[in-house]
Amino acid sequence: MAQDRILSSVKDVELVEKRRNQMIKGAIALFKEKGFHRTTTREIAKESGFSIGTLYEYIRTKEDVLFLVCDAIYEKVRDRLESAIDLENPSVTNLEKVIESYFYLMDEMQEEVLIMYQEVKSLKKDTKEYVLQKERDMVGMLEKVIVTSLQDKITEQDAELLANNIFIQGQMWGFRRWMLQKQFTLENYIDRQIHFLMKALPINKPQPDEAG
Amino acid sequence: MAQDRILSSVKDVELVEKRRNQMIKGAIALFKEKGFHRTTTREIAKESGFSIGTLYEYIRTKEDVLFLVCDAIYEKVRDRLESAIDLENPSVTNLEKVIESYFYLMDEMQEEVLIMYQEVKSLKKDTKEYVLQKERDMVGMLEKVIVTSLQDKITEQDAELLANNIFIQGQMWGFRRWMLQKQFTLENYIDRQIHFLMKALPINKPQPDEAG
Amino acid sequence: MAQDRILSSVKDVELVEKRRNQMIKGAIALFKEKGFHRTTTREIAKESGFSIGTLYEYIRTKEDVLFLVCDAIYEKVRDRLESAIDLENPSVTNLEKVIESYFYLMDEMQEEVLIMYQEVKSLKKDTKEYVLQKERDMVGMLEKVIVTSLQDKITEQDAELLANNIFIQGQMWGFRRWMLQKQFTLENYIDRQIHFLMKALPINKPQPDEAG
Amino acid sequence: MAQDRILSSVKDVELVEKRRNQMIKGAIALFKEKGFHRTTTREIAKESGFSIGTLYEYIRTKEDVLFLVCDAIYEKVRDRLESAIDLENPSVTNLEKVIESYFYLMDEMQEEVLIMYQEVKSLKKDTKEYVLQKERDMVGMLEKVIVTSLQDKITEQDAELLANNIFIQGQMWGFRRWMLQKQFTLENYIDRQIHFLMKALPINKPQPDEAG
DNA sequence: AATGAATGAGTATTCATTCAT
DNA sequence: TATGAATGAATACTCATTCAT
Repeated sequence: MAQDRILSSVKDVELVEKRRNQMIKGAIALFKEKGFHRTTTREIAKESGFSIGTLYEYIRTKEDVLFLVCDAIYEKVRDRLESAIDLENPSVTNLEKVIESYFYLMDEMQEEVLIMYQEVKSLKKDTKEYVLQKERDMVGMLEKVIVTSLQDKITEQDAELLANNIFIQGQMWGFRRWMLQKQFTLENYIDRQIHFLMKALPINKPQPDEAG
Repeated sequence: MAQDRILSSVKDVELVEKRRNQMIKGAIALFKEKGFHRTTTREIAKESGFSIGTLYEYIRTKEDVLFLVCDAIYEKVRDRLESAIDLENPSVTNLEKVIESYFYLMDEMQEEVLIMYQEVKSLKKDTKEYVLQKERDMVGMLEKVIVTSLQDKITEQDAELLANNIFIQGQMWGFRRWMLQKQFTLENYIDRQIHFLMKALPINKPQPDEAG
Repeated sequence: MAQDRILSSVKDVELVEKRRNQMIKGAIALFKEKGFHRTTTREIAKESGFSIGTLYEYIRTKEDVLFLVCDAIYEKVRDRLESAIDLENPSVTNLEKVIESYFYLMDEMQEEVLIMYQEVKSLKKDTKEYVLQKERDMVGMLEKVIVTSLQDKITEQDAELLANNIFIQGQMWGFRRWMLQKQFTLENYIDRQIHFLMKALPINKPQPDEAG
Repeated sequence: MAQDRILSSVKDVELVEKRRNQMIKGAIALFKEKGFHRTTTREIAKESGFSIGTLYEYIRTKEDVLFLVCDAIYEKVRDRLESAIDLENPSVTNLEKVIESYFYLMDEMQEEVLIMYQEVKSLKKDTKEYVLQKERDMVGMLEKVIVTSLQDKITEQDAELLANNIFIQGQMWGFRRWMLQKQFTLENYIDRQIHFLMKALPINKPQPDEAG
């Protein structure tokens, strides 16, 4: 469990989880607004509904809060990916569904993704490594879907590259919204990205939607 | 001129430019290491080779330094793109060259790009808008190359999407280096990204490098 | 309550009052010596017996300290005036007693009065207006004593003028001490000022002390 | 000459005087607006029409500027008093004229007087002593007019007290303007102050204006 | 477990003054 | 004489963290 990396002086594990969830919720709201550095621990405590003293019963440093937030965001992404992936029946159709599902999630989580992009570097080395590993895991999930869907007609390396492309194209919808969301609706954006991806893939089926 | 947005109490324009270049250089070195927030103005002054008082003769706030840094980075990117683009003879080959050239630059400027990704949000609204406009301009340059190279066989919207994809794929090489640079050499990365891009484009020429 | 104008992050009101009294005492000692501008917040904190961080738990800006000091001074003056005024039995004798009492206080508070004279202008408009109103109130008290003592044989305007004269003659004892206190003892000063004032007033009783 | 107390590296005495007059004019304008402490030497230089370097050719410290300003103010007051006093024919009428003349000047110089009241304490000990001596001199002038006008029917001490009273009543018109200038016109104020003063003096002539 | 008062290291910014040109 | 770039000590205010209750 990720949260075990953060020490708490409170013993009651259920309480710890409850309080930390309050904290994550409060912190995300604040980080969205002002970023990690400009948010104070007092504000986090207040937004979470308890005192600054209580906050420090459940974490040890401000950075711990950031870690909890990042971790929570990744959990959410992983859950979504997991529920979209059909391991039993891999197919290009399922791949498309997974991508679509991921893009929809990225739309919902635009702000959170922005936080991660901008603040992960504030984590200390080993915590950061933990978080990056999570990202690797998730790219790995996508990669696996690609490989299995295409029945191994693609190298691992290419699959990894495409998985990374998909991954950041999803995030890009959020962090480049000032550029994209004036020209595209979400559906439109998803449609075109999948369109181009499919053209890039070694698939034999006809592509009737050439024109867009 | 971008630098005119920042007020200086020193009147000698050449001196201002010289000192600010020292500042930009010093600041980038520090921001790479510790990020904008964790770098102090005193450190910037010292690294730039002058006193804290002198620093403030050339800028007004710490944020001004960040703006100068961002602006300098964009200028460099713009210059590179401009010199790679052959406006007279647009062709798919030139498009490939532009992309390759851009990717090489992104490799050289990995750290700077990282700074921009993480710190632009620290700029005040006004200045941020200015910086984002620069990014729009550059995506616009790429977009134009795409459209002219393909002799208008692509919609503007699609061209914009692809330009954005290329743009962030270049940046991704830097900000996801922990993931990509273990599996890819730079040449390798460029080759495969261009490969997939070309497959996605509406080009009639044969694609003999299908296998990679 | 005047102190409510100053925000504190500490909630315990008794503690706030206690700490602020420490602060006022410390600040007056320092302001006497070096004036408001030359006194640093750190010095105030130290003189008050707590850390700079604690100081800022009880105020928000350095100017708040000045306001607290001014307010405390006025409160003291008001209390003295109030206890000297005999509202039930107004008389010229009571008027003399009030003036004498006020002059004695001004002697005790020479330094504080000096502070006020020199620093009130450093207050922000809003706060300054509040402080000036207090001064108006006090002059109003004196004015009322004059009017009632003289059984309305004086215009309101004249009463106001005389009240102002008395007011600053009291303060003058302190802020012109370098000129007055070589020639006058306090008793002497009070005696002569009251003497001249009485001659100016429309009183029918004989004035046997013409010569001084 | 007072200005000789301030060292200048410029030898040309006329130039020194010219520049210092520029300085005094500029400084007064600024001190009126923001007080001595909040005015920077750079602002003084600019307002005076020369560079910061030049400013320091004519003075040695910022405090020197304050001294020059104070001195200039006193000179003006002295000139006015001198021209109003009729040493040959002292009379109560001349005394009244002198007072009136002084009050009018105080009205003109409200801001300057305020500066002096609030900033003299910022002067270093010996400069301050010099300035205070000037004030003593001027009170002495008033005192002398009183004594001679009344043909010695008043003690020196009483005369000094009354001179001081007159002196600060003049200043009061300016520094308590927020209180007085709503209720009094200048003429009205002068009239009533002189009225009360005359009642206090040992004069045998009838006082027909008893009612005001 | 919860609270919140206390702490003090840390930081951006200002400004009087100097001095080479 | 005039200039203005350079300096760095000084200072108001913040905020993560602790710890007694």
